[in-house]
Amino acid sequence: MRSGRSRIVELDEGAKLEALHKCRIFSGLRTADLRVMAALATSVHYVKGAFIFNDGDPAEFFYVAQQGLIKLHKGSSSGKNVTFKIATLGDTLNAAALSLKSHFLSAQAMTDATVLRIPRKGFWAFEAKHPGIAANILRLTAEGLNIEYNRIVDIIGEEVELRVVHSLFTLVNKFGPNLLLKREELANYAGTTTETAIRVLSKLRKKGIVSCSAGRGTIVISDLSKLQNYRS
Amino acid sequence: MRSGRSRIVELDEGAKLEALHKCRIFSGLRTADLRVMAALATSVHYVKGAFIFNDGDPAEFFYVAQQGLIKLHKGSSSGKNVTFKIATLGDTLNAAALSLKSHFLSAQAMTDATVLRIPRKGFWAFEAKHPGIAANILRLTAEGLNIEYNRIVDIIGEEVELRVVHSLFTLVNKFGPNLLLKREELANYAGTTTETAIRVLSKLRKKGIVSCSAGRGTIVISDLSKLQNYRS
DNA sequence: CGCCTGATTGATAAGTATCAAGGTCGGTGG
DNA sequence: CCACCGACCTTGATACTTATCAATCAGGCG
Repeated sequence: MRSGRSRIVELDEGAKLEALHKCRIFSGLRTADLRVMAALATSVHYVKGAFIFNDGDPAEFFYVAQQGLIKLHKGSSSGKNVTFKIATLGDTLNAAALSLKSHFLSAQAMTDATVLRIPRKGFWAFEAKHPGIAANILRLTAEGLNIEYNRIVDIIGEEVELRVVHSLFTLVNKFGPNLLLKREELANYAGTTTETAIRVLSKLRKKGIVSCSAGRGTIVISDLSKLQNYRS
Repeated sequence: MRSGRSRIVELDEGAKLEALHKCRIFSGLRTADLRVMAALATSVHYVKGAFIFNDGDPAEFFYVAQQGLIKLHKGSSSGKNVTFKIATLGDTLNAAALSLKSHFLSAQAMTDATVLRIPRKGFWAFEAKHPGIAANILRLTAEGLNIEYNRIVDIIGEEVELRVVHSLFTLVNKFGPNLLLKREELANYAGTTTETAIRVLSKLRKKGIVSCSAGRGTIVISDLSKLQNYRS
């Protein structure tokens, strides 16, 4: 929230188009259409740790991640923080919030990051000309809802160890076996504490499922199938 | 899942229209349009305890609750069961799942209940003629997503006692101060055990927030403002 | 070299689930 | 009408999971 942590940058159209092309909301659109959207988009760079928007802010823009890692999270009144999604190239930060008035999560750059920012009105005007977009947003939002139902069942029904394993599995499927995450970030993603996450990782290391060779701020999965079939 | 637990019934058009009229997905439509939808809808009656659909089933129909209470829930592999929503007159059972292939929750009649059932294809054909519906579904789904994010933050960040209180508050806002819920049902809704839910209720009774005068299978909230401002 | 951040491990305590044992209500059948 | 039965509610004792607190260690950077 300190100032001077974001700045508008000029991206060439190719880079913008790549991000839009990878964005599932626009799947089915032709490049000619995406160029129109690219013309509406401003690219903005954020330094590591900067907030792109905050939970509760009015949703003025539609955002697509272009470069870097962006954490979508929310804090509780008791001070705990839950990470719901880690966005990368082509992921939307707030597709669902656009239908409501305000953001309901905060978006924070985990690394230096660049996003495309499209004004709300321009986005909806574009959407009105391309009806498939609404269906795509709806499908993605429904998928998101399903993911969160499953997460809740997991949190309530399974023990922490399994939850951490599930979190790792989800992350590996998206990012590959070399995760650029601190222990604390994994813990927030799994909904537990740093120490507990570490204890689980230690156990997994002893079983040969993860290795910590790569040093601080990283987690390396060395045996994906064992991870997938994990039983405590 | 036993047979003979549901049967098609004839509802007069007025009853169908009432349910559709109260359904937020159709807000903005004129009665003349709703008649078209009513003509597509079959009313089906389910006895208490019967399943209307199961988690994982293909989503062939769109459902709107017409009468009775219907629980939308999901079980974990460890046998726990989480209730996500309790639907009544005008609530949709599966608006989000219609965008995907399968149901991701189970729907079960908590009381004898009647639903309107509209074939998937007919629903989408109707939707195509009334673009506002897509926006309504999207808004409702986005709201649902927000609710679940908040629930997760609650589960991870707050202690059970507060969670039960929040659950009661949500339920009271929908159903009024006389809740027709068994202790076990409240527990499933709050994501805890029956015994823990009972202990919290006992505490609330001592504080004069709930009274148990109405007997079994009911919870009566006697002081809503104390409930709202509850601190453990 | 010393500092700061992150990782790790151990000890302890708190919160909840689990297990166990009645208790109460309402309905049913004799 | 009464007794019984089953479903639900309630409370207590205990165990287990996980958070919390505390101490130490390891590596990168100024």
